[in-house]
Amino acid sequence: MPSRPKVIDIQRIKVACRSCTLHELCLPLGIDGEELERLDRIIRRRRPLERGEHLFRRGTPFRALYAVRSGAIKTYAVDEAGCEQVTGFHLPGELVGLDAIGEGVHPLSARALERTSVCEIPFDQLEPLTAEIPGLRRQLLRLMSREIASDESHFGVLGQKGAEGRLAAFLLSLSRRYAERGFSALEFRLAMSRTDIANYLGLAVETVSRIFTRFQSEGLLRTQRKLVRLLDPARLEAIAGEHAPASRCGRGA
Amino acid sequence: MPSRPKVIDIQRIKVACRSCTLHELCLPLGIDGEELERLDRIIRRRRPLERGEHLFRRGTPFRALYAVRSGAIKTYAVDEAGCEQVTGFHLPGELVGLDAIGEGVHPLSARALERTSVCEIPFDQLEPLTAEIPGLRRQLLRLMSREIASDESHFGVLGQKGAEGRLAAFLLSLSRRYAERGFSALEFRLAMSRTDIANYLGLAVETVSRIFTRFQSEGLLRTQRKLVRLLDPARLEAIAGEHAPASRCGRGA
DNA sequence: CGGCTGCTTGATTACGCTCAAGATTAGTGG
DNA sequence: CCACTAATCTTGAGCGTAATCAAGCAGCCG
Repeated sequence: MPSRPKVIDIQRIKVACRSCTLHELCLPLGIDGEELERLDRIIRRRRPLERGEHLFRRGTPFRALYAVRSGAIKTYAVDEAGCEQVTGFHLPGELVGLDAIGEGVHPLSARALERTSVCEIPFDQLEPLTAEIPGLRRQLLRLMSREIASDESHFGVLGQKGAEGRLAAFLLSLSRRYAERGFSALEFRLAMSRTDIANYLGLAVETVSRIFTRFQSEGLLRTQRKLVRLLDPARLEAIAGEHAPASRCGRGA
Repeated sequence: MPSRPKVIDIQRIKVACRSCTLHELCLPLGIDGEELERLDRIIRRRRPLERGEHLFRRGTPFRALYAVRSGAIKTYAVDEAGCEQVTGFHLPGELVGLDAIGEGVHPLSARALERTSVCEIPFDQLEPLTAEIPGLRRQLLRLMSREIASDESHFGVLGQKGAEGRLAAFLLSLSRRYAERGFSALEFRLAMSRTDIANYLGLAVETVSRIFTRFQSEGLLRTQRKLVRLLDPARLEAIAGEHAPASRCGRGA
């Protein structure tokens, strides 16, 4: 396909890892010089995904990891009944597809929540490169390990918190991640729908909507449509810390 | 400590990776000959943990990964209020501690559910070894990736299933894992208490107990105390597949 | 402007939690 | 070996949180 080669070239230059603002969060952390160039050379930048477009679908063969550059990706599973389960939202600097290495097939589908550009990192080239670049090897392990740790902490949210605690924890998690990326921790735009949030948190849409309203009336935050402004993060933390139901805080054997 | 050096030596010989029955599930998969010996040399076998004993505690520095050899380990977090959240159960052949690589500190505590022996794999020796042994490098990535994928599928259980579906899914997951290890898929001993199961599944103990009773009265299984025999795995699959509450099966953006 | 999708609000229902007590089993020491 | 204590598990009754059902409302697109 000979379509707009010039534009693509410009893009390539602009997004080289060395000049990428996400450098400190992404795979290249701790790598520079000639090693960074070697990594850079295997990375492919493709045209941005439009809102709703799939990055990959469940069941397709695993070829590459993807690093989000801008925009947002949601990953989700669809069970036999056609029911969707949202498993995560991925912001710039985060990797998508790590769960597919094990079986060589994507266990989840991934689609763009808004206009989103990603870096494609072919795994058959990345993997041998980690043998030669210690910093790269360690960073890949770190990122995978953090993914596991963050999944585990989400268990706590789904297992122990009531509806208010879940939404509070979710908003604070987004806040923290936006702050890490240099955006405001207190005001941000939700890339995902309430339906997606509800699904991710294991709640009904109506419940999420009601809690937004309640939080607003209690002066914890202000929302208008997708835009959220946190007014009292400290109290949100407190609410996120409460373990609402099912908590006979005893310990087993 | 000069305690029973002979016993330890015998143990060392007996559990060498090459002769370990978990070979096919554990870290050494796909490695043999001289490479396997190199891996074997860095692995340390320590005295078995007694029931209730900690393998490590939350907040302690990360030094090593652990492979369960026999017995079972539960991992859990304790929140500010002293409330426990069980995040996983680890059977023989599974690695514990993968979530600690990222920050260099264990985010969870791990304790033995019964008499348990583990292989200790010092990470500062394992990591450089992965540079030289491609099979080892790939297997470590595979195991981490599978951990992520299995955590994601647990989201589906916590988020979409009702109480019956959660317990059914849990029992089937154990069944599958026991079968992979050469044990019976239909009859096994639960190493963990009902309290731990309930906590892991985000339910109250009473609910778990009631559902065991209900399953039994419907002829799906038989339990006596810790022992479980699955009588109708097909119907359990069906129950595990139902998405009980909060499922307006719609898809978001 | 109409049709659509996404969000909000209200009324009712139900699933699973809480509280309470009894039943079994395991662990301990006389 | 058995009595005693302490867990763990089971069962029952009542309640509360969040789901379901049902409309109405507000942006957004063609």
